[in-house]
Amino acid sequence: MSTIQDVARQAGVSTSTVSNVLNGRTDRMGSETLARVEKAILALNYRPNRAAQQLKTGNNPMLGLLVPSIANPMSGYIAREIETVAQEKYGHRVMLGNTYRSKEIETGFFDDLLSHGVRGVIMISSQLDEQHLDLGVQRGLVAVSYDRPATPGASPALDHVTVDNAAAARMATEHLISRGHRRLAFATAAGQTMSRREKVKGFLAAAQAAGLADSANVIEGSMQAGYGDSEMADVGRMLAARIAGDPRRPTGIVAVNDMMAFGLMAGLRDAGLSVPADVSLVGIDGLFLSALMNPGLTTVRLPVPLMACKLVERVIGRMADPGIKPGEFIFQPDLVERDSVAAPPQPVRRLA
Amino acid sequence: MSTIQDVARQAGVSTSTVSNVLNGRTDRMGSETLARVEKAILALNYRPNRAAQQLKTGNNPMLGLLVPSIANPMSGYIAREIETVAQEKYGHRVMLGNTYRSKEIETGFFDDLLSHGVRGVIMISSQLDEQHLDLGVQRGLVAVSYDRPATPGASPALDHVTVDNAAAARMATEHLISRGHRRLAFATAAGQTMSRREKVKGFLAAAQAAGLADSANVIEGSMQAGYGDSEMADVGRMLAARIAGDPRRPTGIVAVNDMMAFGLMAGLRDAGLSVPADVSLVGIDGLFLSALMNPGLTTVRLPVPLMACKLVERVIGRMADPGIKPGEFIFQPDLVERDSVAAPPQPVRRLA
DNA sequence: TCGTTCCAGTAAACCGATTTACAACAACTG
DNA sequence: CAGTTGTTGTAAATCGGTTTACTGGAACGA
Repeated sequence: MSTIQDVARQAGVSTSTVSNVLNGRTDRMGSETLARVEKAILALNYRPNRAAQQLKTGNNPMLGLLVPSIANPMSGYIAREIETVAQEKYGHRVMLGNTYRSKEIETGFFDDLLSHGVRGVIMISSQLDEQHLDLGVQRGLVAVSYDRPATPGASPALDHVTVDNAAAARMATEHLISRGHRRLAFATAAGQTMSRREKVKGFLAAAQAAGLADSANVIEGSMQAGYGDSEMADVGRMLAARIAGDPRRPTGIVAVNDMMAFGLMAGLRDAGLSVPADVSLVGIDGLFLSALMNPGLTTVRLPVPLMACKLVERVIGRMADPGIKPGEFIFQPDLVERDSVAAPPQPVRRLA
Repeated sequence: MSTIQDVARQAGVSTSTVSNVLNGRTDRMGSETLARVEKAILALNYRPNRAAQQLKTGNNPMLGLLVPSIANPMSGYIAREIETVAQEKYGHRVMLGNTYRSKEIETGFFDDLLSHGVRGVIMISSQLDEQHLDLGVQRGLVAVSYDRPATPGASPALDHVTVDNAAAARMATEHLISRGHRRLAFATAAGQTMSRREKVKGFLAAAQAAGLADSANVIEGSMQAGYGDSEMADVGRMLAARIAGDPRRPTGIVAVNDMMAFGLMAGLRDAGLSVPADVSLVGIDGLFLSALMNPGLTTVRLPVPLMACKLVERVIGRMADPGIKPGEFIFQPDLVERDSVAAPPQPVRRLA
């Protein structure tokens, strides 16, 4: 690999001049000198050594990206969008880490980011507890968090980019209600995250608004120890068994996310129940996979590409200008209707 | 962030001594000095600056990871395993890039790896054509490729880690044959990759061995321009429509991978055909999602965790010892039976 | 006693960039 | 003509580590 010295020698100038060319200070030299330097750069196929640059300037065109598990289809989707805009729009590379929701792993990742001179990090669905993040922020990291609204009153040390989770759950619930469902459930997994909490609120609010508060339940499955990708789906499957056994079971279920819905569908099927004939189901996420399920899953779609853009824009923007204060950015989802919702099996009233 | 100088000052020694401690050359000092340095390191929470280290030593505990699209569930699965072993077992971080199967993007990624001082790269399902990789290798990259066997006779400049694709297809095909299927098809997408080519061979070989060469067809769908995650599934869906319209359609189909199988299932369903009653289906990959499909997909499972270990072991091993020659590592898959395979609708002969 | 080894540790060069302070020279200005 | 200004460029310090070559002194041997 050729160095700035090689270029300088080849062009017959000093390294300072080459550096000036590299950094756009072309006004400080004659046009003929500039041309010579540019020619030399091309001839040697020169690329600045990032380590040297970073050592001197203190930063690195790279972003950290922390996900619970990149094997999760939703993480993969977001990660793809993030990597693509970071690279294409801002010329930043991304360093990826699976956290398995472990605080230790997150902290270790922060350490490594810092020691690599990376100052921006995007965190997907992190813990409810943000304290260890503050540590990173104090040491100079610029952090942006996805899928958790800011804790009211707490440290506004990070940006929060999130979908309007309450609205998402509300839309799903209202959709079921509009199709005639009266016995509703919201299926979720134990382990409160901010986003789950918001979704529960939205579900309950929609049920209440329709006068269905008494027949709307939140059903919570417990996570196994250990982290599997099908974890969420497994919980759904287990929950489905429980639901199927209940004589007064709900006719319409909102799943906390699409993976949960997939598990629910499989479990309901195992129990001999049909979706949507016996129970209707709505997911939240809008994974491309939901279109491939049998039946196709009706789901509330999150504007992932938009959110990814915002995430990247915020980290990079705030790295460039520390004056910018962290903020909260909430996006609106929309409903994608497919075939997992129908009228309930015993309509409350049948007129015609 | 504290520097080695700070540590040296705090411990009352020179930076050389601190560096010696850092690099395990503890025999060059008194045990009491060692203790002082270690105490200082802890006290200051010191972490070496990777940029400085790398500038001097020329390498970086980081790996490049190139995938066609991280949103693809198979890529995500492999990527998760790779990141985890790279980090836990070897202390290496990973820099992720989506290639969208573009040669330009791959080349750009190589440039950036080099300028970041990263010398090892793992490539998932790259192009048939390896020429541009050689360029990277010539410039000092240690590359390991997944899912493409070495081109016979071509430059053995990279390692190849792959499943025995022919065997995988053969197992799937034999499974269908053992269930009584006589009219077989292999569903794939246009755009030859090495792995697809091998799978076709395996399919054909199994059919031939069973005397079914005449009724075994390879059905190929064309990819759209542009890269979508559901691309492969879309092709499957389209192919399913074509298959459903054929009066002499196959009763047993082997899909080139699970995503294709998912698309096929959806498409067959759209056409009013039932899996497995009307047509049986076997996938290849063993995605956790295949268990969630309706019906559960019978599929040939790839030993992803094992292969990920090998990929990482090879890159890091070869970076440490350039004497090691690139090799080829082939893993064996196994069949996971679920519910997408049954006896064909009109059995050729029925005795009982 | 002098010379040789060994031990414990250090000074300083170096990796490849960036950036500040300054120099050489031409062109104006009054 | 001396002084100022502007243009074009450079020398050298610096970022934070690693590593080579070396040193001061104790211990040892003859």
